[in-house]
Amino acid sequence: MAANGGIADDVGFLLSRASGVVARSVNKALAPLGLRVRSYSVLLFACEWTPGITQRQLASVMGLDPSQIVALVDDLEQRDLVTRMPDPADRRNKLITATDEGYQLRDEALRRVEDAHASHFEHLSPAQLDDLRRMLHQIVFADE
Amino acid sequence: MAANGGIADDVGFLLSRASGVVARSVNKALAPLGLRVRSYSVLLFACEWTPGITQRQLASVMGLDPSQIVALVDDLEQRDLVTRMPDPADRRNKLITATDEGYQLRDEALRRVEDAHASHFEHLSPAQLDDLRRMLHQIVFADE
DNA sequence: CATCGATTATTGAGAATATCAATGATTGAT
DNA sequence: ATCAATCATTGATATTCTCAATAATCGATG
Repeated sequence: MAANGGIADDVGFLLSRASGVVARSVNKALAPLGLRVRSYSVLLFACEWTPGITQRQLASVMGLDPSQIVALVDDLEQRDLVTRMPDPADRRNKLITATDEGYQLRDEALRRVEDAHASHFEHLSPAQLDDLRRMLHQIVFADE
Repeated sequence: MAANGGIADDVGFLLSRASGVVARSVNKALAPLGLRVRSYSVLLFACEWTPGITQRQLASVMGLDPSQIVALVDDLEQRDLVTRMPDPADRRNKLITATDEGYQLRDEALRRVEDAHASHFEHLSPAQLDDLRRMLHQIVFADE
């Protein structure tokens, strides 16, 4: 349990390790809904942004290549969970918006993800989780 | 900057996001050495464990499927950075051990990774990084 | 208005990673 | 001597990453 300064205590290594553990768990929790952690994230952004979020914004906030967003939105759109409409103000942009079914599926997905998270974060206090969030935020947006 | 409780402040999402940012940066830093973050980790474990680490142990500590370890060790072995020898005490196990060249490459890799990490972690104090390490450790080994 | 550079979504290709099932070699216990 | 378990390995399939190229659209400039 004691840190020994080796690779096993490297923050980068632990980040990758923790991320993998949680993502695997979340993927399992979402599998019955036909979602994975990525499509789940897209769905949630679509739910939260009104009147919609562009694919470019999705790529930026999720740290992915824009081409990956295409496939994720394709899937959600085919299942009528989101719509993809050209932005009237700038028709290069496609506005991704959640449908009613999208919002419904999100509710169920949120519950499942919350359960999955609980098993991993139960040993951390709310204050610790706040600190963790803040630090991760710093790492992601270190250059802003 | 303020947390709004949306997916962008989800700890799981931020973990994946931060892990991605750091891994991408480390991969770039290691590319000139012909290493990626995974092979780098294997090399370091091989350097740190004496008289060697088994592939099962590698799979367990790195959170990967054993079959992935095979490919990683294959690569390092072909470049004479590690050796793969049956454990005399139990010949099912293969002991992975770093060669002199392996140790040399590790030294250079450590420098590069340290530089890469610095740009991401510079806003965090040593105490904060300790806290972060501890919390990530809790998440990874929540069930032990 | 016509043109040009920049931006967006999209497609496609190739590498890397994840996940799972099956196999042969080896072990320890029966 | 046999049997179940463990290890490394191979192979198959799906997912993800990374990059380059393209068509549509925009804003600005002449």
